[in-house]
Amino acid sequence: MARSKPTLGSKAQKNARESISLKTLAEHLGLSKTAVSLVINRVPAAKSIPHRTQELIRAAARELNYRPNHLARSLRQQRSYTIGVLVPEISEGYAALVMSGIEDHLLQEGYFYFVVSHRHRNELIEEYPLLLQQRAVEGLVAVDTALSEGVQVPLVAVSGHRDLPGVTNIVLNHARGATLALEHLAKLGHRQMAFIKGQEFSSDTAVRWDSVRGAATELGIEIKERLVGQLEGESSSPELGYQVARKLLALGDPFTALFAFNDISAIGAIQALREAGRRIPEDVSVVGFDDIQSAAFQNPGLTTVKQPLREMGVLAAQTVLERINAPVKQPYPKEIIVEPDFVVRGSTGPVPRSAREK
Amino acid sequence: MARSKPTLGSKAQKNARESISLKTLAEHLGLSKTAVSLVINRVPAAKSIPHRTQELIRAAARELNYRPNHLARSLRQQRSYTIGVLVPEISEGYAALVMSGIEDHLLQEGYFYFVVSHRHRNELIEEYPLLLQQRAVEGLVAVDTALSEGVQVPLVAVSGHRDLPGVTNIVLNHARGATLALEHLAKLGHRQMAFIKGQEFSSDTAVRWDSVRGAATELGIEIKERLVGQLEGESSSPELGYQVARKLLALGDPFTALFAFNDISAIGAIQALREAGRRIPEDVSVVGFDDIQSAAFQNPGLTTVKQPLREMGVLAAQTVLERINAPVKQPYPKEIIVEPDFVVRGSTGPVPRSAREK
DNA sequence: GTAGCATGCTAAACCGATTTAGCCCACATA
DNA sequence: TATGTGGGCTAAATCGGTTTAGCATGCTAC
Repeated sequence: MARSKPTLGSKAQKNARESISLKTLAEHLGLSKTAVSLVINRVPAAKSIPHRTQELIRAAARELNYRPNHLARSLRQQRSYTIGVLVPEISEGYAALVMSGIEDHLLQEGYFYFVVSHRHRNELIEEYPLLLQQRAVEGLVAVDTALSEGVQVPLVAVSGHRDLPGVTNIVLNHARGATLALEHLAKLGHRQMAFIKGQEFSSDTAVRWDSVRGAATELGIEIKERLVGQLEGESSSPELGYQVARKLLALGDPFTALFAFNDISAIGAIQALREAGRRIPEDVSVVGFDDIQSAAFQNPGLTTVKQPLREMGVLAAQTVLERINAPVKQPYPKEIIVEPDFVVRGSTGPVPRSAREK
Repeated sequence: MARSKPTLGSKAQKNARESISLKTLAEHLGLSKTAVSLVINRVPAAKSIPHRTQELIRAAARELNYRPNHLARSLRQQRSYTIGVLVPEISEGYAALVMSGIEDHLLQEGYFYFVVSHRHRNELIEEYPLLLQQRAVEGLVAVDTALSEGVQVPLVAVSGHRDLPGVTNIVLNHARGATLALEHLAKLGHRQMAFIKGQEFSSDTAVRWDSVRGAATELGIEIKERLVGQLEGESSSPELGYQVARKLLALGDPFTALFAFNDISAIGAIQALREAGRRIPEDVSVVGFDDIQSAAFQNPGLTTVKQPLREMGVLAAQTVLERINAPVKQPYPKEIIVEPDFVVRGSTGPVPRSAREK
């Protein structure tokens, strides 16, 4: 009565690792593709299929190692469970941290994602979103990348600042970040501060600089034009910060603190300062921005405005999925603001005695 | 006679950004899907279609912004132009550098890729390759990840050491790396050396340690068991190296040099050494491994064995594509060896006078 | 005058799933 | 006895492309 478990032919067993199609599986079972598909996907319509049959189907699927072809399924369902992620560069601390947050949430929710890095080349920034949409991504996440045009799918921009239709921007509260940094330096007695602005192309540059000026005014700190440098060049190496710091030093105007656009440039600037004989933090206090991994590895540790980069990645992933899965075209958030933290490490200290009397 | 360029209805124009199907395009042109497809893909069979028609087709495709659905194409052609990349973690220096090399080459060749990170969790290491194959990847690249089973598609393992069917391993010449490091230290006069081995799960741990022992023997350097520590724990933070260095210091056995498993742990170890009052490099010389970005950002810069990580990524991508596109089942390389470099920075120096007489 | 061939296409199958519509049978009900 | 009604399925359409096979037509060669 109880038929023994059907043993598969040696061929089937040997090829168990190979992919088998729904059709083959259905034929093997003597059932229709429909029936098998219904059961495998546990759709409500399968309720009219008796338990016994369902079990047979599932057992055979397991045994033959059936795995539905995702392409075919996506094509039919018009759902790919795939997201596109656009970053300037992978190997850099900032994007890597955001990505790890994105990945965490997406994979957990059963989505996969394509990554493309454009290295700030405009034609790629234009082309990749199109290529990704051709590949049927259901949404896009752009990290530190100013997309020029609206796209057909939900788009979440981490550190995006443009108000475009269809875009949700995830932005740091830069005003708060600037205030935290300047307050910290002011409390330590610093008045003569130098600054490094970001590259023109970085989407945070303008906002952050406005925030710094706002905070400076608020705190009664004067910003001298001659003590303001700007990063130049595509790369994301400390070399850029090094160059800017050298220029600032060459001008000869005194300063006891330096607030850099990001950690990478702060690290480069420290190198330049040291070469010029300035000790950190005894002669010059340095504050970075981002809190990338190597900020903590520095010696002394880098005091910095911490962006919750991983969390911003998670938030971006959550938001894009919410928008994708919203029942109808609902209103979506245009902007989500996250709060910075301030991490005090060894690169900042009290203003040196020599500069104190001023 | 020369009909003016057909103006598209305002609706078509307005929706130009929306995706349009081959069928729609063909109907718009009054031609068959076949004809349009042949021309768009510039297949040889299109030679029987006159130039005039071809131009009409291409013009319409451009105008209506036709972009073939990649899913449909992949399904029919049984080619997805997609690779799966398996890494332990994205935000870590090692994997990020390799990935940037992989990406560079893949995108250049018109392939996209999925990234998944498994964080050393075994069930994910098992499951992800299957999920990726369900998504029809044509090949896999595994970075610092020991895959247990053969897969159905070409697999290239960066820093893989197991000899599995279907796998190409890309490995560093570890013997050379170890020799470079130990020779450097020996020339500086160091004899009492401490070592930090990698975690058990890291695929490089065993090979590298064997190489270190081999090189030590060759150079007549004695390795004391009590001066050998091992990283423990999943994370990739310097904290792990810090802990190991503390243990080594606690044992009290003197050493003037430390060779760490990687840069991250070297950075942590330096922190511990400094806290114990040892200056780098005056009291202890430290050598890392990998040459991740932050190695150069350290102060002093970290002397290290440089793995050509980016190049290894490019090589992995090249190899996997070559294997995919090989005309028939050809023999494929089982192993590709790359050479390390040695980068001398400030973390190493001559053995201290006090230890020299020994 | 017609076989043969090139030209310029098209119809239909196919990739591998999901999904809609509906068939057949047994049983209950009027 | 005719009429639902639910159970247990299946056939066929569909997603959007590519690819195979082949159909007219007109011209050339014999």
